[in-house]
Amino acid sequence: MSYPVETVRHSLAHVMAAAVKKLYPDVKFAGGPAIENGFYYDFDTEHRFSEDDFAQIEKEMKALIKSDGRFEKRIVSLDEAKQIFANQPYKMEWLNEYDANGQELSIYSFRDFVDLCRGPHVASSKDLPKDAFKIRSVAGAYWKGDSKNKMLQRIYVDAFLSADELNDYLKMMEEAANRDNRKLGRDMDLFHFEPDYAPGAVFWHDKGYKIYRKLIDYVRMRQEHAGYLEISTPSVMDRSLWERSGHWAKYGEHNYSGKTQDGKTFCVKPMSCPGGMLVFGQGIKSYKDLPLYLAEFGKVNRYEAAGGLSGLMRVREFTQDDAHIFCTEEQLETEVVKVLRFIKDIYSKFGFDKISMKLATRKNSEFRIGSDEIWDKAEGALRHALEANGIEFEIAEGDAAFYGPKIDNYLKDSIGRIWQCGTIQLDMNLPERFDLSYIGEDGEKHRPIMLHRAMLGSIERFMGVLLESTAGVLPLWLSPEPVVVVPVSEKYREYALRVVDELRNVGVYARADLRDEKVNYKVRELSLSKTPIIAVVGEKEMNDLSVTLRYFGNEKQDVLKLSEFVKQMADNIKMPK
RNA sequence: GCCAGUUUAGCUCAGCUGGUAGAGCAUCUGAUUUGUAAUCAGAGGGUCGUUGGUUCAAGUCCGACAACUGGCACCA
Repeated sequence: MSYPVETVRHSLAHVMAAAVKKLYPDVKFAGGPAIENGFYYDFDTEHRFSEDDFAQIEKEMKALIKSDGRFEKRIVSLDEAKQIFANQPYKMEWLNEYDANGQELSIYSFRDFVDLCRGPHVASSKDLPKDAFKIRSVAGAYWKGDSKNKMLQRIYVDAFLSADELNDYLKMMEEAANRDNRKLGRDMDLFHFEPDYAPGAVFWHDKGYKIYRKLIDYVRMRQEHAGYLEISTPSVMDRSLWERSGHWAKYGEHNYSGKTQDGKTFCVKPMSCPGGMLVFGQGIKSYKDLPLYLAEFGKVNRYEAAGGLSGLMRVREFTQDDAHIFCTEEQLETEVVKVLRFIKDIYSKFGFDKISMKLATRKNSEFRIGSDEIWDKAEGALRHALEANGIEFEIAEGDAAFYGPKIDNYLKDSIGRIWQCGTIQLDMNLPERFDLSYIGEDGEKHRPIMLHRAMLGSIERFMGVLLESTAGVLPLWLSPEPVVVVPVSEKYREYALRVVDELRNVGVYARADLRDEKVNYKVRELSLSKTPIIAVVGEKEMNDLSVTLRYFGNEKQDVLKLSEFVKQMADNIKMPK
């Protein structure tokens, strides 16, 4: 019979555990779930796993699969389970915390490996495909996901129902490497990093910076239409500001700060919010001013843990398309919905039609501020805004910020990792700390509700995701160099320059490739660097004032009158409304 | 920060069990004046991540540190 892929994956996890037990008898087992594209299992053993072990483990697994071992389920009592797993400290820890709650406790045995497990499993190992899995990697992982606990060794395995599916997947992953933002950054001459001088900080080259600016320009244009006011606040401010905001206590060690000659401590801003609060605090605000939208493209610096840095996706210096929305309690839900729709619309312009939303709810932490009652209300408001508008979302329990719940949206990179981009956060902390108020209809002072929001999130990360999703082939309006003009020989240089000039006159950034090389060579090179349009000009084009066009990814050639082409391009590079 | 791996020319990589470095592409120079994915020839270019150590001798062996890659933790 055939089983669902999750069942196969999870059964294979048991097979791997059995194989590892055979090879390293001292091993202690933690757990091994099925995941997207495969499964993993966490082990604790003196032996340090490395790639060199993979072949042997795989071989052992295949032998076990062939052996027709049965997966046998048994319902046991808690006491019985504790006897069985007496030598397995991780299973024991789990059992000691186990609250039966009316549920049955089941164990599965496969050969001499017994695991606490709800199942389900295949009946016999011969139901498992023996050539549709491959060990991917070994990595550290904390027991129970807590860095205070011991680090275990996690072996990741890619697993599918058939060898073809596995091979397709491996091939896809291999191709994904070509879309890696770091590789595209180099190949397309967009940016680079200087690990010796500024790990995790981007050096934008001309072309990369053009894209970066266009992203900002686009968001700026859109939010100005929507009534946002753009401000700019200082990059370096006294430490006392972040003490006041509460961020110093929680994130102090992740800040860049330093002492001045007169003994003061200044801090490079890790976030723009406190600055925004100070701007709101200027003058007296009326209820008629609300909702008030203060936006800032704020460059922020955070000393992120070295192990967390990753290309454009996770950097230490980045720009947020930040905004703070001040409103009344009654306006809150409407404002949340507006932002949700805004984000959805903006994302669609970049081709992201499916975005995953998560409602991040409170976690118990010493830093959390606000009573349960306030949290109930805040979480309820966000949830209602999502539900009432039919927006699909997941709950991310415990993912809230210390000052309030949030709705985050996530985009995937080329190998399927998800990254938080846009966010809407309800802040129950800052208005209080900065004693913000507005005068209500009743003539009394009231505390405004404050929402943080970022749409792209970080320009850096968003560009990383965008590059990977498009493989570097950006829509014309975002392309840093939409047209390169290639003269067939020296004789047509002047005409090539004229074409460039006419394009630039209408705001199309074009350049001529005047190098002493063959057309073949230039077409190859420009194609490799993902130039969207190559315009070749020679005798024919010069005589009838035309261009021969080659579009990226298409070998077909188009001939257009120069005037027509210029007009078309001027249209094509316009930002979407 | 933690676990594993990696670090050799601008890029991609080779250098076996130690005997002071190679290739292709790129770059530069010359020739060529080119019609849609690499024109030919020549030349230059590396204190082998940094730093200690072992050794007569270290790219190669050992240690520390840093960075990078994949995970974990973190992510205001």
